[in-house]
Amino acid sequence: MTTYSISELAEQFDITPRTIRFYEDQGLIAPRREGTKRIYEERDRVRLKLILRAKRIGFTLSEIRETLQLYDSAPDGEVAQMHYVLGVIKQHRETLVQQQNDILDVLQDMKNVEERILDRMKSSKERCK
Amino acid sequence: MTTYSISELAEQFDITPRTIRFYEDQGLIAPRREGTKRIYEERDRVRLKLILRAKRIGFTLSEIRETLQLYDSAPDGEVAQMHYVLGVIKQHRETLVQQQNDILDVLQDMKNVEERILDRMKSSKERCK
DNA sequence: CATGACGTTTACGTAAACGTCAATATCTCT
DNA sequence: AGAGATATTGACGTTTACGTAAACGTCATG
Repeated sequence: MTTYSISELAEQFDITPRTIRFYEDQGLIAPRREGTKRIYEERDRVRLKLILRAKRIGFTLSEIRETLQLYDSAPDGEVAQMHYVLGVIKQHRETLVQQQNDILDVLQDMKNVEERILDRMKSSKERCK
Repeated sequence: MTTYSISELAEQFDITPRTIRFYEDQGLIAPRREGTKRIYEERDRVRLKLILRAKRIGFTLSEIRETLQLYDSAPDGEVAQMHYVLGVIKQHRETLVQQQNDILDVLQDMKNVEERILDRMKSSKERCK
């Protein structure tokens, strides 16, 4: 049963302790305390990983908080609540699919620029023969 | 040869004129002027589309500006410059691929939550028979 | 000609996501 | 016990991406 200090965890994910404390302030993560010090367990590590992943794809911290709360409360909600959660998930999925398409478009743009550059470099080589 | 006013363009992309002017301030786009008024042509529209696409996948405005400058200067640069551009493109591609993976992971997480919810709803139905 | 509708610039305001101290506590090693 | 490393909270600073308001120009329309 491994645990981590705040700076260990920070180093693992290449962020600062300040950032982790800030996430706690925002209600994203709630580590155990030993006296005044924060002790992080494996599930906290997983949670932080989720947070950072969501951040990388552009979720705001409050969106992340809401999502985590949804996921946390999912198994014990009422039926109406479950329907709501399913709706939110569907929304999220749509924006993610949109992002995937955006990424594909940008990748294609980059490919085109690359080709133009490679062509130019080739013709520049020709001239130097 | 169609042109657009700033508010037409804004409406098309569901943003405010203020946003477009701000992008101009930041050197992302430079429409023609007719007197004091901004006139946008098709290529400006395409450029704005690129900008918004990049924004959706989390690029900052200054990153977008630099990228656009790279792409603009690509065809007429020197060989060393072209190599540099290729390097930057490669970097960008890596982060995009990373984002794609993040998205896939999140989609998988959502799928799991969904399944758990659906199971719960089914068993809740059973009990009501 | 005045009254909107639309455009302009300038300037200040703001929310989000931390960075950067400062002051204080705790542990640990010698 | 003193020094150093690491922890804490609290307060203020900073950057990004616009929003918002003021003060003004321009053009068509009743």
